Amino acid sequence: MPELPEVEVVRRGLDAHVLGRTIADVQVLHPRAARRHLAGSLDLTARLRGTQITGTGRRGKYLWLTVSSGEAIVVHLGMSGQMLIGAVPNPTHLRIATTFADGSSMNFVDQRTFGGWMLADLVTIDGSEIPEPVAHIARDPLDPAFDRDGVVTVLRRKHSEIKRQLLDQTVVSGIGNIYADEALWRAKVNGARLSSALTRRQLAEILDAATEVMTGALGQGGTSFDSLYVNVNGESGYFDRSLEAYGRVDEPCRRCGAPMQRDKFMNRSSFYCPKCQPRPRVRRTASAG
DNA sequence: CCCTATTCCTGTGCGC
DNA sequence: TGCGCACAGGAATAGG
Repeated sequence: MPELPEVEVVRRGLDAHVLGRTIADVQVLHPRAARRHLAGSLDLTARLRGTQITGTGRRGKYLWLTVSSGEAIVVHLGMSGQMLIGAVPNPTHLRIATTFADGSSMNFVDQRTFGGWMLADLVTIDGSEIPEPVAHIARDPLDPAFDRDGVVTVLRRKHSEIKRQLLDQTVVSGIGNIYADEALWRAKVNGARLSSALTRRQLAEILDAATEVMTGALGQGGTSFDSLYVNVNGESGYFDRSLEAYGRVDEPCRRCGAPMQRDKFMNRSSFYCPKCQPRPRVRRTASAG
């Protein structure tokens, strides 16, 4: 659920609150929170104790804290992860607890346990230093080196539905179900259309719309569709008031007034205007031709 | 290689 | 009142 804007809000909060602090103790309270750290929870915590937080970074929905050992704590929030500074009001879903030498704390809370931490080396890819487990993730639209036209070229070759491609983090990162629907609504394209059947101009419009809507959401402190995604102080953003498509089934399209529709797609919901974003006319079948 | 379906997880809300 | 189930969905992985 947290997508690029929400993750960036969290990264900024961490940058403001934990830089320079030294980890006195860290405990993994649920094994799933460290499952991507293949050497195990005890290896993760042992290597972190005594290190100092030296910086923060983000690509797409991954964020990381660089530490004085030269490695990075890579954090993915998954569906419901929170990075909270200070005391945790309800420790039911507290998964990783960190105490700094000055007595302050940083806690990873995650109800659905899709998120987690790992400790990894940094590598240089295409001129950018990023953690090795994030190396396969494409640049996101807020990256200064994001190559929009290059992504358009990739999308022109994809014989797959455009929404599926927008959600593929190796094509363009940071976009999840909410902002994919918002970008497609703004560009007036149905997500079930084939990426390869769209023009370069249409694909560029979709990417530009995604960039605009995520920039707007970041300015509002992120979207909070429910109370699960919050900043480092446990507060929600306000962008949900600006959503034009996501969650608006049966409500009037804000452009043409037609009732918005919901389709099941990829095990999730897609919200769109049937008039502004008509479905592709012909349903393709595997045996056609 | 390219593409798609499955899997992991838990709290909430709704119908019966 | 309580039970069962659909739903929320990011991303790795298995499979076609």
